[in-house]
Amino acid sequence: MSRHDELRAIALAEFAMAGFAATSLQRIADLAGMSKASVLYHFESKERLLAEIVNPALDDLDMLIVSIDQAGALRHSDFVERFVDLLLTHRQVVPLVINQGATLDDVPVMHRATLLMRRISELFRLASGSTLEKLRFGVAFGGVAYTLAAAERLGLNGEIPIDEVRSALLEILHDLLVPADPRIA
Amino acid sequence: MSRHDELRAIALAEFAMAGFAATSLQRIADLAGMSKASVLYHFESKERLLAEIVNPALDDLDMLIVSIDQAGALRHSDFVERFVDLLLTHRQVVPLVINQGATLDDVPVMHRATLLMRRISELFRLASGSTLEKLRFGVAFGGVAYTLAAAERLGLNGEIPIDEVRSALLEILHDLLVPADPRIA
DNA sequence: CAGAAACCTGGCCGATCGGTCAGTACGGTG
DNA sequence: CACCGTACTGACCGATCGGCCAGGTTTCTG
Repeated sequence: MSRHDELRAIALAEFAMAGFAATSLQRIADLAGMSKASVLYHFESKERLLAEIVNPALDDLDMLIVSIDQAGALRHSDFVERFVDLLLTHRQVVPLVINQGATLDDVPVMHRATLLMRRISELFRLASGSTLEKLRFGVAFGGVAYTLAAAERLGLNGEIPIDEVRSALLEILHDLLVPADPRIA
Repeated sequence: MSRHDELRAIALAEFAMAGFAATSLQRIADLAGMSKASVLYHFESKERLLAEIVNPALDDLDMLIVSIDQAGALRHSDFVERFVDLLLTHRQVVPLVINQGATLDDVPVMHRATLLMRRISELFRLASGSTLEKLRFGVAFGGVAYTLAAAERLGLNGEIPIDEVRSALLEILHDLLVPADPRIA
């Protein structure tokens, strides 16, 4: 792994655990065994470092949204499955966006995250459904994302195999979303 | 409303929206139309200000847990109803704890929040249930809490009457938790 | 009225933040 | 050899942070 990637991995772990604002470049440098100036040599700014960490996950989310738009309609289970896989793939980035997206919305890359999440909600026409439907989707996707984010903090899983988590999440989402918008069959 | 309470309300709104670390005492002072030194006259420190904001909600949560412990067992719907009411009552505090609890766990009042959340999860024996059960509870409670926290940010509700939100959340939680631990009937 | 108590302020402190810059070490490459 | 791009560093910068303090003002109270 290149020094560049190593720094990114260290920063991701720290950002996810302690938060972006609370993680100083000095701390990242210490963990990597180099000087703060060296970190800023690899990444021109702290925001840029955050962007390089978060953007790959957002790119995948963007692709998922685009593919749904192009299809016009999508089978419900297909979307749920792909969404869960996306969350699991970018497991470490999820807490970052979930827990600190609101706080860091003035940072471009986090604003992008907010916009993408809004598009996800619009995709399901949350704005036009009944209150019950809106909240059903909110609880479902928010709950899955937040559970992944808070998992190790509350000791909810940790040692559970990914496959098991995946199938359980799929079942839960299926239960929650079955009586949903019929446009997405 | 006393000047003291006014400051608390201003700080709560800012902490919830922008985050604790990102909200400076200077900004709170500006919004209240006074000097930073005056804010520190009313609250001896920034952490103390946070504690006075969060503790009332944690006190209520503590009381809920104690009453369940004393009862030995609790009807499922009773707990769910009381929990939802608690979240709705302290609606503004929820995003603070949810989004920034992990980041600020070294702050005593936030650590208290973490411990209480852990006790909630233990109450439902999340550690001994199946993976599916664990995640079901995680998604349910995390989802409800997070949905309230993210509500206005993503424009999911905002103008929906509280009563409607309340009944919808109760229905969703009921659906999710019905096939749950039989010890809490 | 006098004095205590509550309230508020500007100025200052040390610490830390993200970021800049000149300069050093070094492995290729002609 | 000279030259160059990459990697890295210590010293420094301005800004901002939470917090402290001496002292001024306002308000309550005997």
